[in-house]
Amino acid sequence: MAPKDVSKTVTDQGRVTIRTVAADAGVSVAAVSKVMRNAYGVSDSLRARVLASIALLNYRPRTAARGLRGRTFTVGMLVTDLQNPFLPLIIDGANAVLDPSHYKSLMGVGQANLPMETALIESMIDHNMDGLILIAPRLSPDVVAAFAKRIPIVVIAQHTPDATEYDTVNADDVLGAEIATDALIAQGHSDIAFLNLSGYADVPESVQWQRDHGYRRAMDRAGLAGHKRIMLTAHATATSKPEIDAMLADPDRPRAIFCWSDLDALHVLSAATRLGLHVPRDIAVIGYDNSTVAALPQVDLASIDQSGTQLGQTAAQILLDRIEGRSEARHVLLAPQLVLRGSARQGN
Amino acid sequence: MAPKDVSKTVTDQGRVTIRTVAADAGVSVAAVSKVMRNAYGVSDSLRARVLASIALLNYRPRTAARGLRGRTFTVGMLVTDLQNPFLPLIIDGANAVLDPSHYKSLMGVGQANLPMETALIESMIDHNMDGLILIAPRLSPDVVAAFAKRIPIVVIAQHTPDATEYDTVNADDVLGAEIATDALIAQGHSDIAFLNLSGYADVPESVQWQRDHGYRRAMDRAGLAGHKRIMLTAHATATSKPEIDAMLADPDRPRAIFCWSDLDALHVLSAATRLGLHVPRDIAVIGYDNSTVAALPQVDLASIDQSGTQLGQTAAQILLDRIEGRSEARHVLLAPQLVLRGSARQGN
DNA sequence: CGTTATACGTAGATCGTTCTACATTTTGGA
DNA sequence: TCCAAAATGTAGAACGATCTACGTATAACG
Repeated sequence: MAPKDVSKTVTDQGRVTIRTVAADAGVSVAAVSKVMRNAYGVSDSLRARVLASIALLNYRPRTAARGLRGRTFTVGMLVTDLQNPFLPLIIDGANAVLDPSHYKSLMGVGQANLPMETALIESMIDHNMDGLILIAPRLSPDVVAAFAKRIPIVVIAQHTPDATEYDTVNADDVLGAEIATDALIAQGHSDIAFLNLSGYADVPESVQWQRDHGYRRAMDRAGLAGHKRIMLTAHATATSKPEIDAMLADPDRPRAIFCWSDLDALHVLSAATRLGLHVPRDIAVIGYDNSTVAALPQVDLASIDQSGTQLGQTAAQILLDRIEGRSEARHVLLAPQLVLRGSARQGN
Repeated sequence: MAPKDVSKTVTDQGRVTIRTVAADAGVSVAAVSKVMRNAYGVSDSLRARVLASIALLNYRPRTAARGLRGRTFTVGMLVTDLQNPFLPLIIDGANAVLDPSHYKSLMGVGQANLPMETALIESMIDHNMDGLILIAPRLSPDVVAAFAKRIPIVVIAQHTPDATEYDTVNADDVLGAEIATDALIAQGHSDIAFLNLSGYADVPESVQWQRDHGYRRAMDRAGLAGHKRIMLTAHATATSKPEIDAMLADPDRPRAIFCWSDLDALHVLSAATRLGLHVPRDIAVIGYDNSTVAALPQVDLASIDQSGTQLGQTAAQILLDRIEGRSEARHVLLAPQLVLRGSARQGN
């Protein structure tokens, strides 16, 4: 009523709050809040007046305060490791969906470290985020389920098709491994090894288990059950991997290798070069993720493409749905595809 | 006083708040808050009692509520682009410092997009974060300075040694370019081109300008002023770069190229392979960032190493200092180093 | 023993929103 | 013309912490 009494509504920092706007527009604080949330009970004239003040004062609601009662319009993404060039694709995909809706995303890096993952998720909950996308978490499904009771969660790269508390989005890793192995078989190989990532290969929900399963299935089906050979390697780092050199130096080495990731495959290619082995004549190689390096002519690495972008997009979409109220779980499986290149093409 | 009246202190969600703890410990809310912040005026017995309740109830303060008055113990990192393998190093470095102190970091991806960068910074401010690390922002220095009045900021990869409102941490890009150019000169080259990133080359605070300057300086000093040749290329993507092919196909092509990034250098190497040019005999190449691909035997790319990890660590340390109260600006410059490899070593 | 610091705790305002409950107008039939 | 229903707007209580003031107990000192 009292026309524009802005005194006492400006904080010491001079920051514009909902009070400043209300005073400027000559309406109540509640009215401004309603306009912001476009809630019921706002006339066109009121809305116009409030929006004008908002624009004039350049008002933005404080997320922190907002979160205390309502939503923050922020989703958290937990990512294990940024060194892996595959993960950024997922992130960009998710952001592409989140951005047009008025959601923002903030990411935490878990460093493939369990306590840190837990701490980050808790931190995100404490920040009052509206939902979480967990990318390749180390966390066990029951821990995730426990968190999911407190905040909507979508998990990428964890195969728990029966989870009821949260959603999952995955590339079909069994299929991916089968495609890769089949491709090597089709090139005439029988001594095909699988270089898997160490750890968690015994839990069926892990990607490692799924790929292992796919590899075995393809080998068995081709009557190569006796030729199965599985090696484990640690998380890819910049340093070289002596176990790979050792494997290739062995005269009884495999003639084809299906690798956990392109990074690992690069290590194999390097070792081969060092040992004077020709790829693919002496040893054929297929990687995973179809990262950009794989496409370089010098590298020319065959690989399995699991569309990271699409994984991210789907996850974000599903998360938004869940935030909007869906409660029954959804589990999406996307089909990966082979990108055949010189490293696995016989006759190169 | 009244022993443990927990009724009415448990919220509907059953969430443990500071009130629950206070009731359980039989003390005031203020007392619990003091213990949390380890503020002055807490006896050992009180602290013990409160800590016991905190542990028992598994209490964690809500960051959102906390931020309304005090700190959130969260710093935001704005990163342009995750596809660039150099940036994760910075991030990991920063986290390595942030983690031992009880700060958490949350990142936003700006997509090399100015409005998005602005929106993210505002979002981080609205989240009441305690400080910001901006990694290679597109934002102009005066916009950054304006933001810095509202929140402590450290910028990486923007050369503004005279900025008073915020701190900067940089690798010495002039020096880096000089080292690279000198190395090519030392290998006997005179026709040395510089493949720079397009955009912002005219503003001295940009990394592009600094490297350009270093290149020119080295060429001039060696009496090769007349041989300077500068090409611009767009931001590195997965797709090929026809302008690079065109440059190499030209019979008047340069005999050595100093590239903006390893990614660009890889494109040069690819183009050379396609055109049947031998590296380094027909064309020598030096990249920038010393990414892990550069070290692969198949690639063997000489590069300038700017320790990303150290950049991140320093930035985080400086930010924490500033959050603790320092107000005079600091500007750190780290020295990059040459990693010579086959792509630039004559006689290979 | 009295006085004055100092240590310890607490009440209650505050941060900036959301959101329920309610008061007041306006609308639309009958 | 009247009255119920719908539309519009407001007051004020949350939300969950921090933090200033202040009261009381304890210690120190002469």
